[in-house]
Amino acid sequence: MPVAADPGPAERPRIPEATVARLPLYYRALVEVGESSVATVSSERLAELAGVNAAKVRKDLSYLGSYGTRGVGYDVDYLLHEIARELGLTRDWPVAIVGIGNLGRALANYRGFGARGFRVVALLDADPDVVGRSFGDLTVEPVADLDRIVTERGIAIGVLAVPAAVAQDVADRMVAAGVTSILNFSPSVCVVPDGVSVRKVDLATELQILSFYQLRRALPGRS
Amino acid sequence: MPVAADPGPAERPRIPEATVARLPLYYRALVEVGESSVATVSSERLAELAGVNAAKVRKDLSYLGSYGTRGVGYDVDYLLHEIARELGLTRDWPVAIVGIGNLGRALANYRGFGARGFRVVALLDADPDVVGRSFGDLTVEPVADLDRIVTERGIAIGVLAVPAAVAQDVADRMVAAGVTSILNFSPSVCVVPDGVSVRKVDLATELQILSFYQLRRALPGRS
DNA sequence: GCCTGTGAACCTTTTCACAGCA
DNA sequence: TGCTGTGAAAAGGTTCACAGGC
Repeated sequence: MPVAADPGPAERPRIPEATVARLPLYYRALVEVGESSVATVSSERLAELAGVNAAKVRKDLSYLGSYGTRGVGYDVDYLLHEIARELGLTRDWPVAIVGIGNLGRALANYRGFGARGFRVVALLDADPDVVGRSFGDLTVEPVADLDRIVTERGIAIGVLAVPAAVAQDVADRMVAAGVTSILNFSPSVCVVPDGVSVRKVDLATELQILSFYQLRRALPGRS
Repeated sequence: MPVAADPGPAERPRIPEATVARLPLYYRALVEVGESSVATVSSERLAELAGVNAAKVRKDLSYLGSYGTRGVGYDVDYLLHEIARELGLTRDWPVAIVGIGNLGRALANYRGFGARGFRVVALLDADPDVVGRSFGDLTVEPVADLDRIVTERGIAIGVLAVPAAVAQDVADRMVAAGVTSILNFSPSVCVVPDGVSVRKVDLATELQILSFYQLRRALPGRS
């Protein structure tokens, strides 16, 4: 039985990148509020839960449309639904994880991955010793089959948890196979053509940024 | 024997946050260049390796000082050293990981953590079944001892890999014990006083951002 | 009275374009 | 000539402050 097509965002004012990056925060905050069966929420409260300020919340939400009620606030369920739709969380996104080492394994076991439409449908690795092992209800398959697997399972999002040295190569193969979103955990830049999104998550980078500010605080305050 | 104090950054023009966030990229790019024993590198080449544009590289590096040579480029070793100093990578930062679940374990095993001054010196968990287990040359200790451990080992950076529900609580205890930098892997906002830095790494958020752009591409291009 | 929605002001960041120097 | 360093312009993002509607 065919599932009714998700209508997707109704209008398309350009939503600023910075706003897009905060929508997941609002989404989570709303889920939290919804659990305590509160029907309505103010920008102030939402801001507090999301760790931003109220003006930003209002501005951000105004890009999606006028979903609030003056003098009252935002209807939790309605806003939740609108943000979910905007973020594409009402769809199902099959995900492949490539590189089943330390991190890949942790990601494979991570619940809450599937929580919102992201369904891990393939684990791939190049190491013959790892191929064939099972994690949850998935068995690791050879990265050589990447192309076929991506096509067959309609994988749109690829998670890269491979060593930096091969990250670009794997990314190229993913893109060639039809993947259009990549989440790169390897400490390397990966170049992709237009029309493909990459986001990078890098432990070393984050620590180094913390270290910078740590150092500045530690130093005697020269003027 | 006391270690000679790191002189730290020589001057202190305010370095923009956006620039600080890119210094680690340049650092890595320079390490890469250095491996092929190239003595000098242009902003163009550096930009390519770091995945940014050349103007940005020059502007960013100009905040650190005039470390390049017109008509030639930047001396790889010299620049590497300057960035390392600016980022505080010439110091040793003891790190504690709290929450030794899936992710915490992956982080504990992650090599390259120690690569640049970040030395994991404590693994903490609340679960008695996990406490006592060893990973590498560290044994998991009870989170109840957090305060003592942070103080004794001079821990400045804490990595949070605990469930969202307890993240704020653990963060509070870390801060009370003297931690001034927190890397938060849990899907929750954590509020800290001024003078403490927090950076957040969140898988769900990243996937949702990718999903947003994925959706926009997938939709028929309504005008 | 209260809280959203939003122009306008402000600040940060990026990009441009070229002067300055090896 | 070649590539850095940097003012100035442009773009992007945040905050303010208040009009607008419940």
